[in-house]
Amino acid sequence: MALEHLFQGSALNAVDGKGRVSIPAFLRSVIERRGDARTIVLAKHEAFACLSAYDPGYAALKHAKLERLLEKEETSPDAQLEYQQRNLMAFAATEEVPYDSSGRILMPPMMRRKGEIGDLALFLGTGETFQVWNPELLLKDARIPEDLKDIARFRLDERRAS
Amino acid sequence: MALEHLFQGSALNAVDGKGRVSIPAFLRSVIERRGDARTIVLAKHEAFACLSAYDPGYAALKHAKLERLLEKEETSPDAQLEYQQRNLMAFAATEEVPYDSSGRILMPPMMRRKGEIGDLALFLGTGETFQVWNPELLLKDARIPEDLKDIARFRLDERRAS
DNA sequence: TCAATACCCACGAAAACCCATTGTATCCCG
DNA sequence: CGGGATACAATGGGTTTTCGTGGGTATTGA
Repeated sequence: MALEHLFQGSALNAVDGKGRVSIPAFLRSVIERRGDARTIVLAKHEAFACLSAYDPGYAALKHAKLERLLEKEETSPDAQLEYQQRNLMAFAATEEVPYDSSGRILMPPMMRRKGEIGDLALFLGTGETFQVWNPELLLKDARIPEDLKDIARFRLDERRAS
Repeated sequence: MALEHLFQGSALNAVDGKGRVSIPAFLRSVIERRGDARTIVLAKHEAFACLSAYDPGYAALKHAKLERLLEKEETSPDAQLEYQQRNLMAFAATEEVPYDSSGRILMPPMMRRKGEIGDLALFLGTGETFQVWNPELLLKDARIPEDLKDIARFRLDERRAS
């Protein structure tokens, strides 16, 4: 699975009173090159205190992969259960949200809480997927490289200036 | 078999005094994209204490899959028996119910008992199919990932708040 | 006739949609 | 090379539509 179009770059956008956020245009363009959906899938990131996001096609790909794995292992009860659990996490624990003509989504309240997103959302491209952070949480996370934190600080300053 | 449209997301809806439940709009849209039926098929889930649901087209697909499996294993009496059993479960032990113009089904009493559904129904997308749970039973099930239980709790809180 | 189901309408909250403004980067032409 | 025009991005606010839900009425079938 080598995806042609990769997510990259960073941006810091505001979450307004209604819970709306603009998805950065450079991320949207990747989504639309990968397929014709104007939709993103949101999930809690499995390791970091942030959200993971990708296009619907990527979710389908992930699903197909799981299916093939199951058909190989098959009848083992353990394998069956793990398949069920993964499927639940991959689909029930995610939300698909469309963005409108101006590129905004309505951040679902559940995801907003899972990601502890306040009134600022930091978008980070990570190749196959991208991440959405509360910038303050990123700065606090010891596992995040200092260079990346510098970028977050820069984006914050940039915003304060205007 | 790679289905194009997958069920995903979660929602907690009320079962009213008449036994009616709204199928969440985001699940209905998948059903209607997969075919033109405004109908769902309900079955007892084979592993969990919940119901499994899907569109009528998927039932046909499942049948074809069983057939192919039988042809591979062929004349083994064990395989024959298992085929018969699975076929029975796939068709006799299911109920097909249409939803009305406002997206509600009348939950069949038998299924309601099989799934131990009370006055709240938790819908969970799982890709090819979706599940319908009594939220309390999900919270009690040790095999369900904790992250997913968090989602169930969130949906319950959300409802209490309003 | 009676009970269960299908059909109809009605409401409040939430979400999707539309339009308008601002700032910024880009382009084009003098 | 500079400066005005242009296009697009992000954001604010108002309006319309949809969704989940409750309740009433007709219809059907035993």
